[in-house]
Amino acid sequence: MRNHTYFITTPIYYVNDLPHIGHIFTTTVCDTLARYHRLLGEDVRFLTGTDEHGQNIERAAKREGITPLELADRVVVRYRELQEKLDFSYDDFVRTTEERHARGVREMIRRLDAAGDLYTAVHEGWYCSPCETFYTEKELAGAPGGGSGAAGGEPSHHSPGAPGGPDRRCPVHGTAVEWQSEENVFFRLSRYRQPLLDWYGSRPQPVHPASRLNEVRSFVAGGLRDLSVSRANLEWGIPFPGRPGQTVYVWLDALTNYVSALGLGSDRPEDVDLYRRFWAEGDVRLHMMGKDILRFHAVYWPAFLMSAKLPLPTAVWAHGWWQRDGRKVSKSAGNVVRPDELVERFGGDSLRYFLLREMAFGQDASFSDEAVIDRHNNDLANDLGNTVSRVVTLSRSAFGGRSPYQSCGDNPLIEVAGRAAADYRAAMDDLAFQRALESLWRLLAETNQYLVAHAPWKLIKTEGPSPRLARVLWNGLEATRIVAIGLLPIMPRAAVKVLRAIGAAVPQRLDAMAWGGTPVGTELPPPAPIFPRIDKEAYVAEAKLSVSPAAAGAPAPSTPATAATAGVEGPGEAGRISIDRFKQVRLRIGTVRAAEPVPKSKKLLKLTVDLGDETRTVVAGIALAYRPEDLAGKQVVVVTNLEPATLMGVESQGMVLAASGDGAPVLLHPGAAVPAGTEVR
RNA sequence: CGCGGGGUGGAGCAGCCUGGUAGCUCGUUGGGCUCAUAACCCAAAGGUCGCAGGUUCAAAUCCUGCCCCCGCAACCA
Repeated sequence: MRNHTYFITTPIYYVNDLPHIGHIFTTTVCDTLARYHRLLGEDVRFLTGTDEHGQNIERAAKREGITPLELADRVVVRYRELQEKLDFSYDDFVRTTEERHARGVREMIRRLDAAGDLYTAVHEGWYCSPCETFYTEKELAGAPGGGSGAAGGEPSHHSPGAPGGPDRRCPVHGTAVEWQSEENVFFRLSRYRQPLLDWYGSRPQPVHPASRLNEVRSFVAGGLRDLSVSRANLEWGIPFPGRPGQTVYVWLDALTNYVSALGLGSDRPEDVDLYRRFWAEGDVRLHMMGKDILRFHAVYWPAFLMSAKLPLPTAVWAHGWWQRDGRKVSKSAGNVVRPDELVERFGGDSLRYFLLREMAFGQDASFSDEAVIDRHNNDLANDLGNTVSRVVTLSRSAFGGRSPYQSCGDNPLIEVAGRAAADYRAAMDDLAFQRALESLWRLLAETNQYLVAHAPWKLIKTEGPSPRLARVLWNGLEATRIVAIGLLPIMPRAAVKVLRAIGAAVPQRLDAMAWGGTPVGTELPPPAPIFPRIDKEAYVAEAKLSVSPAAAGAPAPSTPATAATAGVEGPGEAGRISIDRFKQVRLRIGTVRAAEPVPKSKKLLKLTVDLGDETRTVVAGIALAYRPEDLAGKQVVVVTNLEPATLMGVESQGMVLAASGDGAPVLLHPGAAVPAGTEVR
């Protein structure tokens, strides 16, 4: 009889981005589940990896003068480091640049093709060369002239041709876009509308949490457009089999990792077995991800699998994001974020605990170093660490450095512990980590109450190492042992330390949570603090001195959606420019005649500036720092020979100068009133 | 009509799907204990569950409308 199998994956992370709190969170969740299911005796396989293809990588590598693979190698090292720092226990790490992955992708494509779901068509759309991206009418709608074109969503062969009308401009660059067409391979996603809807309605529910299921369902119900799965102008990727000149485009490439890493398309017996065990005949196939990429996992991926006639995942889980309070920034002590620093100083266990304890799984939550430290001090140092410390110290002093010589099978803690263990398991099975930890902590609290009620420190004095004292202390040790076992999936390192401290074995199975496992009469090492308290004030004060930039961010995008930081043409030697070059910039003093917010924008103000001989409309990103009514009549410095650009639909014919560091921008004004139009030199 | 999350005692949150004494952590106040990592235990104060309607014997929970906050996306030319 074979074991129940459990296959769990993180998304593959895009190597355009260094690991941050979002990646750490997703992986921590998966790691905890993997460890938990191993403790249940299941046959677990935990997969993570990196997505390394695409133009962004190609370009970023070029900028740094290295090959794309070298760039990827560099970032992969950073992900690999986390394995050690946070005790990630994945069984496999797949990279899309590996041959085994390309082989899986080719097999996938062969299957899609065999199903008749691939066809070649002309992919048309508005193309921005700097972006190397196609835009739809809808996306260009904000720009002047952007209007009511026919196309929307995925640019496609359905479009009749270049719509007429005025110039369209790129929403990113503000430059004119060109109507271009390119031949691409398309996947007949539209065919799978009904099968997908049927799947969403199946039991057990495949998409979690339920609120997300509804979201996905309505997206699909609204109709699906065929999906472009190749690019002609993409070099860094997997060549599309049978379609010379085409390269496999992102999602078909990336999503396939879940099966390519299991050996899809390979003949080697061990690969065949692996694939069969965990996918073809697997019991659980669970994809974990941030809610930003749910659509790809709950729509495209199952559609690909249906077409390929392969089994679908049994569950797709989208978790929430870690937010930061945007207003307080590093000024107030409120939100210094340095998870790497925390891990460095206090170990990965505290962070793992925090991530799972603080977030109601599925919802968003907010992250700050201070919150982590509070959890560490209150929950880990005070409740857990201190309880271990007090029972161990009492035992040692009462029984000559050993655990009590007698166990106890009849006391009120047994029922409490039994309930805690049951609640814990129910919560873990629901992926409700917060509740699981709460139930363990309830047991801890009851243990402390029990100790106070029986005051073993008094018994030591009044009756010495009596049987009663032995039972009381043994109960304290036993309760902490049960808590520690529950913590094995969450804080693997600390849980083992606790078990060692109380002289208990590290179990292989969760069944060990049953009452009665603490050995009697074993030697207990002198207790050392497992979680030393952190001086929060000192930490925060120090953190303010050295705020590391970009230490943590918001969600964990694992898609190439966001472009790499744009490379700027480097200036000459040592960053200097000639006076002639500087003189090319024409600066003049202008008087603000009128100012108004740009509709729908957050940061932009539209200024009407009088330059003496002419009046210009200038858009400035200062709305967060200045009120329109305060600007009228003010004199500002304007760059007058800048190329016009369109921002949020308003054409800006220049730029006002402002000092802008990390904080709010500060406008530059002449020291005394001068005629409008005066040159600045 | 861009996408999404949220408004519950001072702070941060759970509960809402599957209506029925409003719960947790921190903080505050008072007391206890002294084994333990200035820890632990007990008690108290503190809530119109954003607003207004509706359904119901009963609404934080279901329905409708409204107000406010936040995140993402698009913009700091």
